[in-house]
Amino acid sequence: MLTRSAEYAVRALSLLAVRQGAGSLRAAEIADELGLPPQFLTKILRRLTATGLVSSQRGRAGGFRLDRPAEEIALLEVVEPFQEGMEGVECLLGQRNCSDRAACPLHEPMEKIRRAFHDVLAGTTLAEVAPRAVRNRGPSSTRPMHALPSRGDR
Amino acid sequence: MLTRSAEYAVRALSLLAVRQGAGSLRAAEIADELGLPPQFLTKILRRLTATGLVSSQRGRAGGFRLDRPAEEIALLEVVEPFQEGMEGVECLLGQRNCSDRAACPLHEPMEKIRRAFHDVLAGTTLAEVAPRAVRNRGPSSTRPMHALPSRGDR
DNA sequence: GACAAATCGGATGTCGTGGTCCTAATATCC
DNA sequence: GGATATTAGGACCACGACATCCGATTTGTC
Repeated sequence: MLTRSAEYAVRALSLLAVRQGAGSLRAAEIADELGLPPQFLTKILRRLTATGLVSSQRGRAGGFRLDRPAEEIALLEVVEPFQEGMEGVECLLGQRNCSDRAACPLHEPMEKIRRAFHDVLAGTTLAEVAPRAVRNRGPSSTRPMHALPSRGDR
Repeated sequence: MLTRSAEYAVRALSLLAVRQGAGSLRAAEIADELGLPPQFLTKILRRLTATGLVSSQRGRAGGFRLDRPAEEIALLEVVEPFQEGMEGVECLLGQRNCSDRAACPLHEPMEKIRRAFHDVLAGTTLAEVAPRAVRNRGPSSTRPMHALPSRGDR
């Protein structure tokens, strides 16, 4: 339902939100903590700096931090840059003139679903999600076994 | 939301449903009528014969026809072979232990959306959709410009 | 100034979906 | 039986998502 990049973005920014007090976080740090591919995550973070959600600092003590408080960041903003084409879903039946006077039987329920999806993302802030998105590395700080590579996850 | 193959499948079987009285339809005929790429549509129809939704006949007077009345075919069946991985959407936040005692704030609304999507497809039959899915070639029979090849070279 | 650590950013590789092309198998019509 | 029309099915190409690699650039520390 979401692209993987979008999911990574939500999780990374959640970590930024939780650790906000500690200044900025390095990409490698975030990737390690969440078990994500570091190089790929770096690219995602760069795209998020381009959209203005986070700002970055280069060099020795560099890293990423949220540009706004997490309470003011909707998940939709986080997800949007990686979810191109989600909004432009045409009618299931391929109509051009579907939404006008004669909507297909699927049109209304599908539209409702799309709108529900949109509203959930628009109505949930990063602050609401962040605590849960971060504290799932197991009860203690010992590394659990759910981050093993085994990349073949269909 | 649906793969393109799934959408083509729905439209093609809708045409089969509407024209059911006329025996079987050739793939090229369906593709021409709906403005779909004929070779690709043929592949889709073959997959649908493999799942048992339609049966095919080879040779001179060959073609495809529905194996069951359209009233008994749920859209979910049509869409399923092309929608692999739709059901297995994990938690947005990457949890493994999310659905147990501690669901993330996104979990419930996302689950609801997924279920709504599923229920719409499972609760709508081909017969309900078919008439609309077919009669959308525009007011006249003039070919719109959405089928230009331009794929061209080499 | 030299070094190290970090982001920036392009090149490349892999995989699944969408799509085309060509040959084989099969059925009908003459 | 042969020409023809159709499905069957593999090989191939294009493109975007996912991911890695490597060099360039910036910045702090010695």
